[in-house]
Amino acid sequence: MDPRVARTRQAVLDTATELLVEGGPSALTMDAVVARSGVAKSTLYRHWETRDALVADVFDACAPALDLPEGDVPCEEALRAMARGLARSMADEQWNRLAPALILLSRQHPELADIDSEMKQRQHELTEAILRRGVEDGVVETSVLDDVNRTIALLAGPVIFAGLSAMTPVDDDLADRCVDQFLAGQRATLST
Amino acid sequence: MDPRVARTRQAVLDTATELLVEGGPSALTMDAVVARSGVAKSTLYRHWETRDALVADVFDACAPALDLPEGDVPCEEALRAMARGLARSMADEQWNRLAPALILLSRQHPELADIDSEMKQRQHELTEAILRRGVEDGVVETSVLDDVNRTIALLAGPVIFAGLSAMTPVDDDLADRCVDQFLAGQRATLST
DNA sequence: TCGCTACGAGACGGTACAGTACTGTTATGG
DNA sequence: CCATAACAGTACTGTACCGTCTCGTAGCGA
Repeated sequence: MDPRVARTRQAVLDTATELLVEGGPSALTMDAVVARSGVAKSTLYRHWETRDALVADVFDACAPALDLPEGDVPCEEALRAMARGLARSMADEQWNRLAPALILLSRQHPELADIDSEMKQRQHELTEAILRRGVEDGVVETSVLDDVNRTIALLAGPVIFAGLSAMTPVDDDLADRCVDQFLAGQRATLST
Repeated sequence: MDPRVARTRQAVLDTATELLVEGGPSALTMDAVVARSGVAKSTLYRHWETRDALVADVFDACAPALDLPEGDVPCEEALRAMARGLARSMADEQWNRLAPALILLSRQHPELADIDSEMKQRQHELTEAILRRGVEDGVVETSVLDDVNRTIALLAGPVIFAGLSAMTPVDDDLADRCVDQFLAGQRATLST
């Protein structure tokens, strides 16, 4: 691959991300990217056909990975790792600014809606896999698998909310409390 | 008050809200309001000095009330009422669309940041009052009052997250499960 | 009824932005 | 070394929008 292309693409993506983080979607204009990055407008349109395509690429490049060290770790440990991973994502300054924009723009923009739903899909699969082990071990009740998305809300909602609202810091402590609280709720209904 | 003024203000606010809900902040333009509402542009600028002032007024008019039937109801009942109220707010189609926009625009726009922080302040006071009763009754541990905002996240986070992500319906059932789970977590730490 | 004020209509300037077109330059890979 | 492709620079068109302005009309309250 031509190193000039790689350089240009990276410079544009970096600048575009900066603009998006600093001033929101309306601040990410082609002219602003040209002015700040030093890349010429003609070059910009050589790599991205429209502004929307660039915006989508920025989100795509910044979206957190949502991976988990896959081993046969027990359910509780896996949940804790997942919650901490989410907390780290939400604590990241870039993604913290980009997430609300993605939520908002997903309603109008199909390309961004795709990115959004892929992340949700990935989160769904991950959580389902962990919960399945939890059901086998009798740590969580079977019904958590009936509506995994609702379980995700009950489990990880506080972390995401904290990140979006900025009312309280998003750290490992909060993540741990989320998991503790979720499991306590599970134990309460399992014992009845 | 001149009924013409009331009529005009209401017509504009209704139209502006529609535009904001349908197409996001960028769709709420003065020209669009003029075209759809039938109100003349000169009249529009008689009531709102700038577009930003109108946007702020729309959010102000649509922001949910966050009130609670104040009586000496027990903590659990009050928490349940609050959670259900939040769920109803997030289930409202208008506010459901406006909330992400408010989160995003609050970062840049001081006027919207004010609206946002006032809502958070109100939520803080309400929750603190309820929790204080819970501490007295021994239903929740004392430390929940140390960082009320974190407690809000742990308590109401799932409801807000569900509303913002649209992954799962926001209903009374979810609200109840939030409260149950929160109290179960409290009981678990209280018993140790 | 009458004066005041809100209103409708729309032209207008200024600006910001998306996207195109063209020219000359520079770096890359063969 | 050289052909090629990527690049910088920039002028340009068209459009959308904000905000101002003027003028004539219509509804309100006293």
